[in-house]
Parts: sequence; structure tokens; C-alpha cells
Amino acid sequence: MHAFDILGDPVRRRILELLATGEHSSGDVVVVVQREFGITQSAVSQQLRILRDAGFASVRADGTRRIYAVEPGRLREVDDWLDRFRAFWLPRLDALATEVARGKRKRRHRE
Amino acid sequence: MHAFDILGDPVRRRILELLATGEHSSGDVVVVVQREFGITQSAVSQQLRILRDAGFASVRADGTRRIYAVEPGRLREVDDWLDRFRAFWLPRLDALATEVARGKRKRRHRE
DNA sequence: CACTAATATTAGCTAAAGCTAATATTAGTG
DNA sequence: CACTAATATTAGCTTTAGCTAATATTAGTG
Repeated sequence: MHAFDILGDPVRRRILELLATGEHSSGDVVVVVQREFGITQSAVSQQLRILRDAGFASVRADGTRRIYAVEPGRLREVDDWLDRFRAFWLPRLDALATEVARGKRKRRHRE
Repeated sequence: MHAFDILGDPVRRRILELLATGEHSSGDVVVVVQREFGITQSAVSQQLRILRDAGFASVRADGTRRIYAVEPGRLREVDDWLDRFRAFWLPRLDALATEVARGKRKRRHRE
């Protein structure tokens, strides 16, 4: 499943934004999302599962709590996909920035 | 409508990939997408409209042809959204790269 | 102005995504 | 081991996105 298919949902995006600020328990996520979207715990849990299954998030148990964290790999895919458009807003990279960009791309293909 | 909602469709993504390589007529796009997805001209035209309406593409008439081009603004939104995750795969930017990144952000907020 | 080529639009169908309500699971606690 | 807290799962409903088929539009051409 393509990364963008997962990110095409506002609840999932919001969850990832939350996780971007650090790890959070399922309950924490539920509180925030519930307040902002007015959906049930069940719905949030289902979205967390989708994020897990798609490799956007990882879970770790802490007692009865589940602690979620961002798994950056799939988000880098998005970043990579954007490469083909960067020329539109970075018309002329200077030598240095080009070096940085090139280094980035190499790194990606290696791992 | 959020940029990701638009990008959450494989046909639309493919069209944008095509336009990333340069301008194309509606007919050109139809040929390629039809070959790869097996959908009708109508469906492709509908997706082109969605891309137009959402600001991802622009059109210009050339006789009876419509020439489509990428409109990068909305894609930059995606790039901006990713900023909050970049720390995950760029754990330590050196001073120079930081400069580049900072410059980029400033530019965005200005225009 | 009749005809064709290129593209867009509309109405209606269908599949699937995301939700709720109910229930199950899992781990801690007296 | 009964009970509670935290989270996950399942079945079933509803909405809507994206499709097809048919038709409309728009511009060039003899």
C-alpha cells in the first residue's frame, strides 16, 4: 500500500503529527483525537492499527498501556516521491545544497 | 481540501508524476493512464479536473487541446508538512545544511 | 456550416473506507 | 482470583470516491 493512501485520512495525519512530538500512549492519542474529531475510542484504535500495519508507527507495551512512536521509513518514501517536484520550487540549487541533496539520495538507496 | 486527500489516489499521483516531467496535453495523459490503469477517458478527465480545482495543476488551451502543467504550491504544502518528521532521518544537520533548511522555511512563509 | 477531433460534463452505480456499538483481550491490583 | 483499567477486535451500517456510459462543449477544417 502506497504511503499516500495512508496519509489521505485526516485522523491518521493528526495521529502522526502527535507522534512527531514524541511517544504517546494509545489513551493519549484517543483523548486528543476524540476532542478534535469527535470519534470513538474504537475508531482511534482502528486507525492506530492501520498506521502500525502500514509501518508508519510502532508499538511497545508498558503494562496495560501501548506506547506508540513514529516509524519514519514510510514518511521518507513521501519525501522521496517529492524529489521529482523539488525543481519547481528550488530552481537553482547552489553547489553546496546540491551536495547535501545528493548525499541524502545516496543514503536512502543504501539502506 | 488538504493536499494529502488529493494525493491519496494512485491515478492522480501518476498524472502528477507525468506532469513533473513537463507539460502534457489531456490526450497524452489519457493514453498513459489508460494503458496503466485501464480506465476511460472520462475518468481521467475527471481526475484532471480534481487536480485543477485543488490547485495541483493548471491548464492552458492550445487549439482544441488542453495543456496541463504542475502547479507546485500544493506540493510544497506536503513538503512543509514533512518538516516535523525530518528530524527522524536527519538526526544532526551540519551547520551548512541547517542554513539551507532555514532559508527554505523563510522563503515559504514570505510568499 | 457540416463534420471531426479533443476534451469536459453529468447521472447513476458500486465498492470500500471509516464509523459505531458491542465485546474481547490483556495486564495490573486488592 | 475477582475486578478494573487500557486497549483491541469484530460485525454491520452509511457515506462517498471513483468509475462507466452517455452526452455536451469547444475549436479547428473543408
